[in-house]
Amino acid sequence: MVEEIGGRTLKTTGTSLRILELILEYDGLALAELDGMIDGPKSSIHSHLSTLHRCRYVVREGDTYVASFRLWSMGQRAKHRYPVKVAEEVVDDLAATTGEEANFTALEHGRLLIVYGASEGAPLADNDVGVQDEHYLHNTAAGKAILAEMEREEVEAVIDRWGMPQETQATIRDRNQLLNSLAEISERGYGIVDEESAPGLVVVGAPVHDADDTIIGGLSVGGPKYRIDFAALHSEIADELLEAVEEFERALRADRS
Amino acid sequence: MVEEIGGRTLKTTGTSLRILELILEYDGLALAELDGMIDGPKSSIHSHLSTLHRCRYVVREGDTYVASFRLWSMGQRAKHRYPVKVAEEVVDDLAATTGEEANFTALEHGRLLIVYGASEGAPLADNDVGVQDEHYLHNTAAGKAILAEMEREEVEAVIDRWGMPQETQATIRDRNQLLNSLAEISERGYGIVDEESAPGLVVVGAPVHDADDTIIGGLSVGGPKYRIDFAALHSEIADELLEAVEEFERALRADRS
DNA sequence: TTAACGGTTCACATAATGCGAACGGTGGAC
DNA sequence: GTCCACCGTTCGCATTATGTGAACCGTTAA
Repeated sequence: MVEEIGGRTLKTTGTSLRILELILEYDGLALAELDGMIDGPKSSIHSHLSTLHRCRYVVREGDTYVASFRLWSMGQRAKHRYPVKVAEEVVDDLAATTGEEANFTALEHGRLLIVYGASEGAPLADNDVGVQDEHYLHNTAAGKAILAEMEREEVEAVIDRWGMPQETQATIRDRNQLLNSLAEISERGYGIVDEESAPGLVVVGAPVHDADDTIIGGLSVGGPKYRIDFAALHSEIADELLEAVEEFERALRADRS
Repeated sequence: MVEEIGGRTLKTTGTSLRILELILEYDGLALAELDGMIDGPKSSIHSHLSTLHRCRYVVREGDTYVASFRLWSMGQRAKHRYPVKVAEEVVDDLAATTGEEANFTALEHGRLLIVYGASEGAPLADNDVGVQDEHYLHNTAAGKAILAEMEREEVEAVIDRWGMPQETQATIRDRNQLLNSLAEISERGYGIVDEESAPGLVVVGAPVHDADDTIIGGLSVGGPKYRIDFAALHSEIADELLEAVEEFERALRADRS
């Protein structure tokens, strides 16, 4: 769901949160550094920082503001909404059987957030998971497969909101081209990217549904193009992916009961 | 550091964040439920919710707003400021050698946040870690030990900010009584609580310093009073605690080089 | 069919925020 | 040692963004 609708939006809260996100992204920022990233005079930014500090979302280290540990603590509470445990098992399995990197990503507000990733059985470092790892739908394998299952209207809403930034040379830039490709993807049940998200990377991905049959995210496997045979990508690897999705969804239905 | 100083504080951001925290605490809230928890008319709360939604801090499930998974993603980035890996090892060890529950908590804004806890070698469930698990300093073992190492002025600042809520019958309510007890704690290097935080629970705790010798949090071990011999608490268990702290700080110094 | 309930919208008054200039403290350059 | 540049902080004022409450809709239950 993109839920493009929404009543009045408070400017003050918006900029405060944007400042928090910048602090997170840069692993700490000083007032002078934020000046220029945020429009408005230093004094305004100062007020926002004071507020974030007083509400304990940031901590001061000298003159630089750093995200508080409390933020992690809060995040822990947000985590349980997704079946992280199940995701870990399924992803580990998928990475082991294919020998490539597997990921489960959560769908939220028309973006994909990495929940868990593993490469050849070993979990990816936490460094790889974070704010910057919000993927678009139009240039990811699972993303395209998700779009393919959405109503046309909703697809438009997602593209309207996020655009179609060109990450690599191969990224689809044309809206109609993307829309036209969705029918085929929908039919075969999985999407692929051929260097469309990162150079040299090919990936297969598919949507994951919860017990109520709503899409909760995407599962994907992929690796370097030189190593992966395109025929295999469309046959064995895609099969293993879809099997993993089946297993995932079976586990979700079991959890619910 | 409590850093009681702080310039102008923005009311709008403050209430937005407070709403977010309530949503987190209750695992999702509807507008009607928030009305009453937050003062102000529904329409104001609605604006805040719309803002949090647009900024992707919450997600809608029907009429209830739930914390977004993105919040977890953001939290991951805040985590690395603390030596979680080291903490896990040390806490696991301490729990194993003592046979009781051990915890490492992070000191921030005059409160202690659980970073990692283990009981008899097994990690505690994630459920036990969260917003509600922000401990006070005045009624926790590690907290009192931390206060004992602070300047008098800073201790006052902490108490001024957070007060001394009475969690159990045994909780110290008198400010002077607390202040007077700190000298003794400081001398022996560890603090204890005798049912002051939870009924039937006794705990020993001590501060943990980073390579720069500033307090980053507290380590503690404890368990049910009926099982723990008070003499042992002050001797063997305290010894093992302090040894664990040593190990912790040694690892931190090694990390820095 | 109606009433109750909850979310959403709107126009208005006001108070909270944005603003810019001035202040103060610190560190480096000359 | 002095001066300058830099950065965080403070303050008063103008204005605009927010708080407010009433009215509006859509849904559900009586």
